[in-house]
Amino acid sequence: MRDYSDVQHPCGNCDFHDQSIWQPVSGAALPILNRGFDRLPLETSQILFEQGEENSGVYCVSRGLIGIRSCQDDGKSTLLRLAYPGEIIGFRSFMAGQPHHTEAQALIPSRVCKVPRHSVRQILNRSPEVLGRLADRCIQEIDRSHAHIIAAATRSNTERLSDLLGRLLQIHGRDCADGKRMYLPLSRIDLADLLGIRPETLSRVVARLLNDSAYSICGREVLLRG
Amino acid sequence: MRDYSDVQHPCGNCDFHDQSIWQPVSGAALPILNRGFDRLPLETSQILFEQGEENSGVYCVSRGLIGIRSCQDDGKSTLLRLAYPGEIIGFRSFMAGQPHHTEAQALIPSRVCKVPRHSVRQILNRSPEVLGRLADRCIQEIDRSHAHIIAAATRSNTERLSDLLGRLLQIHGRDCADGKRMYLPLSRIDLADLLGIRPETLSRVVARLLNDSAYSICGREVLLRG
DNA sequence: AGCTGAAATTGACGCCCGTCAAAGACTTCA
DNA sequence: TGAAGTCTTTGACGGGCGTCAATTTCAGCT
Repeated sequence: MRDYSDVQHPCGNCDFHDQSIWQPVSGAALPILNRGFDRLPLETSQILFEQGEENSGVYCVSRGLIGIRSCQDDGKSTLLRLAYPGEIIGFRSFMAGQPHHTEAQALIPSRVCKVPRHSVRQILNRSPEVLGRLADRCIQEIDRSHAHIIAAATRSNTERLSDLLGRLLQIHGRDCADGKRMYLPLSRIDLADLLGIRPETLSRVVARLLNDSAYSICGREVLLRG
Repeated sequence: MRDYSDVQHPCGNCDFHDQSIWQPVSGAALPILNRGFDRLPLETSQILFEQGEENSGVYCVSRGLIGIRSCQDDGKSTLLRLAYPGEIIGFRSFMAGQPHHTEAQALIPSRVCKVPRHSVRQILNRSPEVLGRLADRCIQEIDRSHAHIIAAATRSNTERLSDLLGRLLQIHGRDCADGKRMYLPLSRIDLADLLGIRPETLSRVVARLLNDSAYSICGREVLLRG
């Protein structure tokens, strides 16, 4: 399998330095969160934290792609969202003071920076305004979930797949002769899971994409024509 | 149309006094939010605030049922969630310092308590811990959205309608000889909107409900058998 | 290379949903 | 009471999705 761990956030070698995420407030305080803390390498499918597990801190995605998944009692699981490089995960559980309601899994070889719970507390005590920024993350999560619900109710599967590919290409698509090219960082199963459909149906949606859209997918290669 | 404005939160005549919502922290500070402020009566279909409108405060639902709706450019609208008596709305926009991303509309005759923006600020200055409780509301909103996404992906329309009826009956269903009875506080169009399906399809789902579930709907009357 | 198991595709089939259209029920107002 | 308009239901139809099953492709390992 092609190594995908070199795919990074556009800001370069940064970990946790993406200022745009913290735009509502000046961006000086949060990067200190990850300074000097462990940077865990994660293999594909490796679990970062499990559902029901006690919260032990927050994580910043440095490289790769993390899937946030919800597992139900009946064994069904749903991929709720993707966490791209530069994003923080685990803050919902941290802020609520509750065990994780979701599971975090590396979808490709990834790297995350772990900030232990007590360290986050220390930083919050020294810099109370950081709490407001974590709240901003919660708001962003609400908006994203709402967008997901709206898309599921009003857009076709082909449109939603196109939207997702567009977002992925925007983050780490590379220009090439034919347009924009990218290694697809999700398996068909994960992709179907994220769209809320079965893998067999996704297969047919992908096939239809060749006719209905500017995107084409062959295996793990995605191409935006034009 | 039958008057539904007498349907209240189980806690009685309270406005904004539902302690369970603020459980993570001791429940002394937030009820002061609504003390002495306007209590607006709302007719069915009346808009509380519109999408894109500047945030002018937060609202506490005292009676009735408020629908949180997202309107798209193409004219389509989606009912994202319901706000029951005892709940706060408008806090996402307040905390983000942004215009409202959604629209709030009374689905039945309702009553809300409006707390102006500057008053909320004053209260937050006097009682900084209230900010944490608003953050708890954000977290609850995330969890609810996630539950919505999971249900849409894994449960049938019949099941999701049953779930919704169960929740509504739990809040203001009245015991009767046959089981539990309730006036349905949503039109078929709103109900379909909330489930993400067309009204015609909902009509058939309702008809199927008689066979597949313990619920029966006739017009606006809901009955849980047993 | 060859084996093995998982992932991905393809086919067949039935059911459910979206769409368009029409009829029926209900509310509001005169 | 009657009329107008909206809400709701029902029907017909085509397409999309889920399910089951079989096949093919692919990645990892010896």
